[in-house]
Formats: sequence, C-alpha cells, structure tokens
Amino acid sequence: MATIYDVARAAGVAPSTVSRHINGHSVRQSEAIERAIGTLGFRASASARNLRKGNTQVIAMIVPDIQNPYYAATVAGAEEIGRQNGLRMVLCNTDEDIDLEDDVLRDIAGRVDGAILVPASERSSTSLFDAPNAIPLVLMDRETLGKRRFDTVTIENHRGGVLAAQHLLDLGHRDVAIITGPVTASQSRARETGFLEVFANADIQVPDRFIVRGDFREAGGYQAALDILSARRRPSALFVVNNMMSMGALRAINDLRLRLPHDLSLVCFDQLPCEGVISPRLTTIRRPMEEQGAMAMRLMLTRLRAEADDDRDHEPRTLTLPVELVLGASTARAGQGAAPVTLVEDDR
Amino acid sequence: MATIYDVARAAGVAPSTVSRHINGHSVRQSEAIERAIGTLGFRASASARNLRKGNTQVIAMIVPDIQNPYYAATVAGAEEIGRQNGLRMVLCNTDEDIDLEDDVLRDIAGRVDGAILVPASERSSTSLFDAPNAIPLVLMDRETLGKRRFDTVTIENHRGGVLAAQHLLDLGHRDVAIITGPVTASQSRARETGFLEVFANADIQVPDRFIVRGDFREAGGYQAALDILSARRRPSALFVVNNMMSMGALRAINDLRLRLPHDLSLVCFDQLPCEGVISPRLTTIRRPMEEQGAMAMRLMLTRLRAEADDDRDHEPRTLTLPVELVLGASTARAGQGAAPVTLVEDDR
DNA sequence: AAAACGTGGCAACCATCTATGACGTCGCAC
DNA sequence: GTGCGACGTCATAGATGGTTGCCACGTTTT
Repeated sequence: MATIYDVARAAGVAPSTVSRHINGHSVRQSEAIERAIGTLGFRASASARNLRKGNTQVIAMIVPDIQNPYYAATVAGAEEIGRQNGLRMVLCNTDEDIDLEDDVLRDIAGRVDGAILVPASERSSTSLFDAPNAIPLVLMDRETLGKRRFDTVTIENHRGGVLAAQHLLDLGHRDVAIITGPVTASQSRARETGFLEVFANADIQVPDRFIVRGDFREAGGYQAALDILSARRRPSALFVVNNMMSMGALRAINDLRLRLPHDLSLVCFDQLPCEGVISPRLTTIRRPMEEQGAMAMRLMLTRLRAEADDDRDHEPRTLTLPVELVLGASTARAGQGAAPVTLVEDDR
Repeated sequence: MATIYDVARAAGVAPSTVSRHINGHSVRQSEAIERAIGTLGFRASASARNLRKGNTQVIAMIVPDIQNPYYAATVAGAEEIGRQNGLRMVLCNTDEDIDLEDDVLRDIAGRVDGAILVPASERSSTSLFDAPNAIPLVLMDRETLGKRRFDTVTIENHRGGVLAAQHLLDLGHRDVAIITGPVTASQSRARETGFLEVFANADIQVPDRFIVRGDFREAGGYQAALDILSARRRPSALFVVNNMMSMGALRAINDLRLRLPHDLSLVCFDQLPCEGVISPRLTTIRRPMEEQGAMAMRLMLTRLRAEADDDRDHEPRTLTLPVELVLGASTARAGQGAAPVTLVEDDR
C-alpha cells in the first residue's frame, strides 16, 4: 500500500502538505497531489490516522438478534443519521448471550468512537464504559442495572401494556394470558406490569399459568403459546410482548387450528416480519422503530460533541418514544367471535 | 487510557516485557504484570497494534439488506466460524445501493483484514481489491464482472430455477409467470434462465409480460405480482426468485383475494421471514443458508493463511452449494383448482 | 514599511511491536 | 572450576503511517 510519503515524493511536496490537502486545507499543489494519489491508488491508513487523532469516526451498534426486523429497522434509522454526520456504523450481534456480548464490547471498545447497545439483559456489564475516559455508550430499548447512568432511548413500555390490556378489557375479555420476556429484561417487564395492572384494577387476577416467560425468540413464543392454548380452559385473549414470540405464537395458533379472532383474540407488540401476509391483520402495539435508532444516534452525536468540547457535566438523557395501538382484525369482542378471515383454505 | 508503559512501570518491568507477555511469550513476572493490567484496566490500543502489526483480526461482512433473514442467517454462519478462529466480524449494510456500497468498501478497506461481500450488483466495483496487496475479498451469492476472480461461494441457482419449473411442469402448468431480479443480478438471472429453459424444452414460451423484474424487495414483489395477477388471463402458476419479493407477492395475492393453491400455484426461493405462520405451507427452493456464510468465512480463512504463508499462487476457489425443492401446499395440479380466467371480484 | 496571511518543511508525537546486543542465571558436560 | 548453551530480561532504537505545532518564507494587504 502506498503511503503518504510515496505520494509526497511523487507530487514533489512534503508529506505534511499531502496530509493537509487530504484534510481539507487549501494547498497550492493540490492538482499534483491529486494526480499522485490517483496513480498510486493511495488510501490513508485508518490505523495510523486513528492512532494519531485518537478517534475512528465509527460507531458500533450492538444488538441481541440481527434477525429481528425491529432491530434491523432501528439500525437503518441510526445508520441514516450517522451517515448524515460523517459517521460510519458497524453492527455486531450478541445472540441474546451476555457472555458473547461482554466479549464483543471488550473487543470493540478500542476500535470505535462510541457504542449503541441493546443490552442482552439488565445484568449486562457496562462497567467498561464507567471510566471517565471511556468511549460513550448509548442504551437502546432496554436498561441496565449498573450504577452509572447512560444516555438512553426507550419507549413507553408500560403504556404499551396498558393499551393492550385496556383494549382487551373494553372488548369484554376477562380470561387473558400474556407471553412475556425473561424477568431480567426491563422492557418486557414494564409491558407486563402495565398489562397486569389494568386487569388488577378491574379486579381481574391473571392466573400464573397464563403468565408465561419466553426468550424473545420464535421458538420460545411457540412453546409458550402451546402451553397456554393447550390448557383445558383456554383464555379468550392473548398478549405477546414482542414480535418474534408473536410469530411463534401464530404458528402455535395455526397448528392448533385456532382461528383469529373467532377462537382467540391476539395483541402483539411491534410489527412482525411478515405484516401484510398474515390474515387477519393483527392488532399490535407499535412504536417508531427507525426513529428510535435515529434518536440513539442523535444522542450519541450530542454526547460526542460534548466530549469534544470537554463538557464533562453533560447529563445523560433518557428519551421515551410513544407507542400506539393499531387496530387489526385479530381482536374481537369476547364470546362473539367475528367471522374469521383466513388467507386461504388450509387443505392439508 | 493506560498504556503499556504505565503497566510496565506499575509491574516494575520493561514495556517490551509487558508486550511479550501480552503476546503469549512466557515471562517470569507474569503475575505482577497481570496484576498491574488488572488494577489499571489496561487494554492495548487497537490502533497502535493494528498499525504496527498490519492486521486487525476483524472481517467485514457487507450485505445489501440486513432486514432480509437470508442474509441474517448467512451472517450467523460466518460469525460462528470466525469466532472459532479468533476473528471478530462486523456487519455493514448497503441497501442494495451500489454507490453506498462503494463508499462502505472504500471506508472499511483499511479497517479490516478481509471482506465478505454480497455485491449489490454485478457491476459492483471490486477494483479496490484488485491490487496484489489489497485485503482479501470473498464474494457471496452473487458474482461481479471484474476481470479479477475472487473466492466465491454461490449456490446452484440455475438448478433452483430448473427444479421450480420441473415441479410446475409435472403438475401440468403451462401458463406460468416469474418474478425475477434486475438483469444485473447474476443469481436471479441464473434462476430465471433455468426456469425458462425447462419450459422452452417443453415447447412452452413464457410470454414477456409474465417475466417481471423486481428489486428483491417486498414492495417490488408486490407490484410485480399485482401486474401479473391483474391481467385478464392470469397464469396458473408463479415462481418468485427471492424471499422478500415472495412476501410482496403473497400480500398481492391476499389483496386480490386469490387462494393458494386453488387459484394459483406458487413457488418461492428461500425461506420467508414468516415460515410457519403462512398457510398453506409454501413450496420453496431451499439452500443451506448458515452453511453458505460459514463457507464464505472458511474461504476467507484459507485465503488469509495463504497470504500469511506468502503463497501467492493460491487460486481463487468457487464453491457451489446445493439447493433442494421443499414441497408445500402452495402448489397443486393445474386446472384442478379450476383456475378462473377472470378476476375474483374485490368486494371491499 | 509593517502587518497579515497562505504555504511548506521539520520534527515531534500517537501506542505498540520487535530486532539487537548485552547481561545474568542456571544446568550440564567436560 | 571452566566452558557452553538455553533462557529470560533489559534498554535502546527503529519502525508502523499519519497529523500537527512551530517556524520560516514569500506574497499580499493596509
């Protein structure tokens, strides 16, 4: 690889002049330098530049599951804002695995200027970022237990649960079930709490066997739904706190030959990977996904600027984005059972 | 951040000894050094190490659409192999945009030891990797036009098209349509060619209006399917060359109130994001997805080893993975479903 | 004529790795 | 006791490839 010295020699100037040219200062010999760069195919070494400047212009985004379209959407949002501000983004996957996450964080910490993290668990170790000179960390979606607070962009999780519950209650459902996440996941816990509170306020106690914990994955949702729906006394409505588990629940509903909303009302959280293909349209709690990623990147940008300005008092901010209930045809009045609208006959 | 000098001072040894310890040589004072590293929270600067050693132990994977579960699966496969061999992986998105791709490649080239690329188009510029001292590039799924050959892991695209066509032909379909990709995408072109050849050999010419090009995205598949299926004379079978466009086609089929396989037989390529939720089960052409990513990473590893051994004659290899036809219930014998010639009334 | 400004070169600097030569220690063979 | 090699250690110095503060120089402005 050609170095800046090769370019300087070819253009007949000093290396520092080439450097200045590259970095946007006006230079008299710029044409000659450009020509030399072109013929030599010169590209400045990222490592050398990083070493000297102490930054990389790269932000890492670390998510538990790249296969989840929700994360894919937030990534897209963050990437867009990053691009507009001259920051590259790289994506890392932790597979909902807290050890792998730790590994990734440790490894990535020296290579990027900041990290946007969706913690695998509230026990995720953010201690790497506790030091005063550590790179900035922005948390997304879930929160962690560490003593230090970080910039965070979350959503109205509690209200999401409330909206789902209120909707089902309004439709007259009293036997309801919920498929929620691990106890260590703050966001699903909030959704669950909101949901249960509404029913508790209406003097309805959701039985323990109807509160099933999954792992946010499709397979977990499938199993949880099977457990709930195979019971002798089935609930008339089901709330699933994330999209992948909703997929699994739908598969279980399909396998059990249950029809929505005739046999069961279903409320999901987040858009599913296959919206538009599923019939009936699902009733879901939605949030602005791209926007959430974008906000995380904006928080990162202001944090980076604060650091550049040596503004050490810049308080961590927590942004909470709104959720809304989007009505579909997967929920109906309890006991009535509107005519099911299936995509096609399943004639297997 | 603590440097290696700080550690040396704290442990009472020379910096070079710390370096040796870190790099796995046996050192007498290793406990003292470890202790110093621990108390100082020392992490070797990635930039300095990269600059000195000339490598990063990071591989970039660059895909056109992280939202596509097929890519997500290949990423998982590649990541696993990489992890087993001490390589970190980062993921970049190009949004099927050839300019953005160029940007990403240019930017990433100096930061990683190698790149696994799913080119956005066969016109994608791989010239950055033409130089004899450039970092290795492994192509996945699609190929490019450049004169230089690269390690490539592809699948039996042509045979996939043949299998789909043969299946439909065996079922007696003669009026068939295909939703394919841009002409510049080698993989969809091969699928398309295989498909059309089978029918041509049976003296069946697929009319041009039934060969529609999409952009591999859901919206493109939707529009293409609408175009095809709104025609006065509808085909009795449809082949869609990728999963996202299949999702769009399914949505169109839904909107048009067509029933599978009664009104239309459908064959898709690759697993859809929502397998298991869709009814009926789709007839699809499948390939080993994780395995494809894993093979790409293995090619990368052997290539990196060859470079380390200064084995410059190591010929680029092309691996081709098998596809298979997985029967579902979205295809049926032609005419049996009494494929209607006119559109079903839309009663909304 | 003096001040301001654009420009270019020199050299220091970023954090790490490594080659070199010198040195001490140890075990072992003579 | 001496010689020898293996080994671990040290200090030093050079190298990696850029960036940047400082100064000198020349040109332009006031």
